[in-house]
Amino acid sequence: MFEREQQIIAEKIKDFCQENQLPEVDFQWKWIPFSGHWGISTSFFQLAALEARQGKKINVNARAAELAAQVAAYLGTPQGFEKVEAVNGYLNIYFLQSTYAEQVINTVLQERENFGRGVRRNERVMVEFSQPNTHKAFHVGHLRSAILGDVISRLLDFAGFSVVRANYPGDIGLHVIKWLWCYMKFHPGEKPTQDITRWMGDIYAEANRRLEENPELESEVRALYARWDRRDPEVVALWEETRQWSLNGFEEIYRQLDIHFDVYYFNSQVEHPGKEIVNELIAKGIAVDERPEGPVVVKLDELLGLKTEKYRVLVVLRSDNTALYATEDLALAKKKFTDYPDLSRSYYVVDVRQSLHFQQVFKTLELAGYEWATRCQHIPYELVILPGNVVMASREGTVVLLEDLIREATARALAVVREKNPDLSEEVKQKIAQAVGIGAIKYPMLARENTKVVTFDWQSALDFNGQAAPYIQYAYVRAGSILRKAGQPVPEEAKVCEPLTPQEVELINLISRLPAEVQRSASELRPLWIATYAYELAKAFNDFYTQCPVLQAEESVRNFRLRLTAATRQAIANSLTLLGITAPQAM
RNA sequence: GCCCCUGUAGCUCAAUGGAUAGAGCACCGGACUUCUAAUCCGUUGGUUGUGAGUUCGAGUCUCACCAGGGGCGCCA
Repeated sequence: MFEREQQIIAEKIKDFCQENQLPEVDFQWKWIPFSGHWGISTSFFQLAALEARQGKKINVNARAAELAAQVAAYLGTPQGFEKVEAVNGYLNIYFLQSTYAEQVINTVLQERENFGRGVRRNERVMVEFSQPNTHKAFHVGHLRSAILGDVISRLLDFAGFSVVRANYPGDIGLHVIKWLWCYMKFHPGEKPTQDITRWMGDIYAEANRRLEENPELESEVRALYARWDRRDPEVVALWEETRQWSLNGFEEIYRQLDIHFDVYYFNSQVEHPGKEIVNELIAKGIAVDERPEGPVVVKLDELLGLKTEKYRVLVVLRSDNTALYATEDLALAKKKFTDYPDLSRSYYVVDVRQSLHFQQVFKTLELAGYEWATRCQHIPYELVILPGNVVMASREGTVVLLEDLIREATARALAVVREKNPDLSEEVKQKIAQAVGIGAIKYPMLARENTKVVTFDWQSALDFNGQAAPYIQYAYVRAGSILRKAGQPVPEEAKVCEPLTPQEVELINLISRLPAEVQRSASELRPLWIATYAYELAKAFNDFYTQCPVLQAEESVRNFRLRLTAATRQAIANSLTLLGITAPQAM
């Protein structure tokens, strides 16, 4: 929020440097990193080091301290600031609280749910995430892509981009044929009634079990695959019907998670276009056709003249002419840019194990002359695994079903709500439990580096204490509670009661940082920073809550604190929205 | 063999190349007649895997090594 003020100071420092024939450096600005201090800060070590490198015999630390002191004297007390101080080579410039506290609160209360939103850019980006396989279970391992992709989309949107959210379900392949085989043979005519996704997953697990017990049945599966390849109407009809069951189940899950998509691309949809691209690659001399003895391959390192292995070889079509993931990804990338030619970026939120795969696909498309290929970007994330380094696999049954986790988390939240708020209606209690339970599931996936493994265990997944979503939601509820009990609307204006308490200063400081945190988090595609920020904001409010009475305070203080409380509540709400976590009205 | 990721408190994780490496959990001890205790306060806990280098300054950058995980021509 203070870019302009910062720039004015930076200009003055630049003047100082010119007047004193000092070399030019790019000053880095930070918040004063001490709790309860509110202002911006920079240091003079770089400048001093530059002087030293130019031949002056100086001690860098001492010179930095000297420069900081000189600049502090040069600046005096600039308008809008309370004081300027030089400490150990750092320059700390404190905001004038009376001016800026009210400005921050005003801005938040005026902009409301748009506080923190970046200026609209004329740029469209696509985020592909949550690529679930139909005819399989939806387990906790699938959750990370869905949650991460959703929040990255929210961040990019809030930062000012137009975002197209794309889903890419795996609706065909061996797993689907196995499922259809098992269904036709052992469950003909059955229809799922409830728990669709679990039922679908059970049949898939059953198929694998039966095939493992009786490997001779594999020939039946192969025969069915051949029928699918011929587009046998009976098989196609059954595939379409059963696929829809899965998709209906996924919709229910997405609804619970508050995740939505703008466009669906299906695996089956890009199978044939993929083969066409392969033909094109062969014609262009990029792909080598080794059929029928071998597959169609793109020898990337050879084409690029690389001496060391980097992109290796990408197989783009099997020797029996059937499509691979790579085949389809080539076509999918193209389809995205055909449908949305103005995409400035096409993101893929897919697990880290496919890093090489995506590098290969994007490089192949680049070599094929598609200029947009360089705008494709893989956003890798690490897996959610089980204790003991066990990867969740629906085939082996080593999974925690998402619906079980949601049910358990929601039930625990409900038990607490019933105890604390017995008077609320059952419907409201259920809603709160849902918000708290889902939030508790989402937060740990967001509050860590994308590239770090999440080890799922029930105990920590259901721990609602400490740095967790319920903590942030609770701060929101407390703020709302104060405002409700005030028995008056939030005052239109209130004079800042100086001096502010350290808790008030810290709170206002944090609120003012939301816009910058949004930009930082979005540009680095790191939900972690917003997740951490939301927690710090809630913590600052809880500190304020215990230290600074609002309703009991004398009128002028009360009015100011009511406005501060309202602004905090809004900032927390906006942060939670970015995290895809619902802010309940009571807890 | 080549490449990628990770290594920070007992555990799970933070930390724009910058000031005193911070949170949560767990443990121990406190605070509800008060705006909701899903909260707050306090105590304990560190050779940032090891060794060098770059830098005024390294948990952060570079190199080597160690440990764990992952990827590498017809799996998805």
